[in-house]
Amino acid sequence: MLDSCENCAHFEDSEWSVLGGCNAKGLDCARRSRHFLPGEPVYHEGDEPSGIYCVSSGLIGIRKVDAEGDSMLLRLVRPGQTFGYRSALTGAPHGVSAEALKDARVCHIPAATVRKALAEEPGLLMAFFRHLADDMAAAEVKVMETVSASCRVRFLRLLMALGGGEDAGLLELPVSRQDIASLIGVRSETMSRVIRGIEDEGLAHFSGRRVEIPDPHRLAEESVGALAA
Amino acid sequence: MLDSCENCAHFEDSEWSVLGGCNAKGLDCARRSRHFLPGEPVYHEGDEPSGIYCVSSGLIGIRKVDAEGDSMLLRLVRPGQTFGYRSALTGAPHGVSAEALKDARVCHIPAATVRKALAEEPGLLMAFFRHLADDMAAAEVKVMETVSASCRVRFLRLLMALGGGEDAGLLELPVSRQDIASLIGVRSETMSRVIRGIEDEGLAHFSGRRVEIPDPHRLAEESVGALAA
DNA sequence: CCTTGAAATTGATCTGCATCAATACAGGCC
DNA sequence: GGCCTGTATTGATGCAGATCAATTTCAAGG
Repeated sequence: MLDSCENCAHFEDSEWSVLGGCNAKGLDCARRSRHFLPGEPVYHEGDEPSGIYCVSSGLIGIRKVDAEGDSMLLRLVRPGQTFGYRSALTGAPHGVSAEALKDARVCHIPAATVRKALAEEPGLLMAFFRHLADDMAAAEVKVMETVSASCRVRFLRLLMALGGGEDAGLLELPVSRQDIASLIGVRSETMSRVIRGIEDEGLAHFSGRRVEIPDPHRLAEESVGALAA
Repeated sequence: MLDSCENCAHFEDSEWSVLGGCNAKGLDCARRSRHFLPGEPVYHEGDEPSGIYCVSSGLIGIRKVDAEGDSMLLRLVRPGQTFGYRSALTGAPHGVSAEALKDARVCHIPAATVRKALAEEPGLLMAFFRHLADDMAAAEVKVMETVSASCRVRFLRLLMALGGGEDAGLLELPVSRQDIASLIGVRSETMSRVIRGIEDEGLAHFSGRRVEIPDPHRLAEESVGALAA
């Protein structure tokens, strides 16, 4: 089986790596892989959980809609990462929705299998706890940024985060500009203006989804604060 | 022992309740109770974790400071609730700070005891996972609200949350107005104006920290949206 | 090539909240 | 009482970003 969990390119980084080989085999038998088209929902807010999801390729977006009906993109889930585990483990209905942002292949591990794995390998729950702790830390930073930083700074920081440590001054925006806007909590018009401003200053060059950053170091400095004159 | 964990008024609601009586005794021996003055820190951002904290009386605030130096109150921890468990369980340094907001008595359960309890009772980790899941859900709502709702609406919702289901139209603000402002992410001047506005409309009556709400139902309606003309 | 519809840009205007700067109003203490 | 230090209120002004409305760009299909 070429595309088994154990052979998955991201297996070592995922929570499942705490499972010994034998349990990982159980995972592999039970999982069902499925393709999603861009925009297609994986689950909705309020749905009952049915298991844990794992992205094998493409990109998933976690979204939340508020009482007034406007939605916001809370975070992105990349290949190798799990999602939906929170509800799967607590049993509570999903508090957020998940949807494909580009063509994606997603594995689904049914709740029963998850329960079995949890019972056999106590370390697994701790692995998910760590994941949740990281997500929580990110959420806290997001709250802080949203209230204190300008949308320009928030966008620059997002750029750096997307750069992902690679200081090759070239990166690709994973999603549409509307979604980028939604990710930092601004209107798309504002997004355009911010991008234009950055372009004009020569801080970065945008064409389509390609972003070229001539001087990553300067960008880093600007993103530190609104201190810039 | 009058004030043991098992006799704690909040024991049943806390994560510790999953421990059988024998393990709870271990808790009780190891814990150290300590008093904190208002404003006194329990731990700082970046500190290494040393165990789990449990509020027995008073009020604790969870705060975060960003790069620019301005801080924000993220959430409140009430008697019977635990805090600091995230770092204690993952081993990572605290990502937020905790401080007493009023005279408080806080129990500290050392890391070694926590480890022992976790090993003996697998359900304990799940209890903390649930707690974290709840905190995460609250954080997600907070992000949404911060970007989409006006500060007026955010404050009205906070009032409702503080009312805590009790529709007795009388409640007490747990903290100073500065802290309330920090909790919803606005300046204290704006807070004053918002309160004045609400007062003028007769939606609620404020005197010191006492808040009287003549018509809770009307307040609930207003807090639903900025739809109000 | 033309059509169609969605995504992105641009401009004009409006408004909520921050900011700056006084002033009022406490509670503790001599 | 009067004084003093921190908290709360009020006013005047400025600006970031939302909103409304009109194009422009672009990818996909006929």
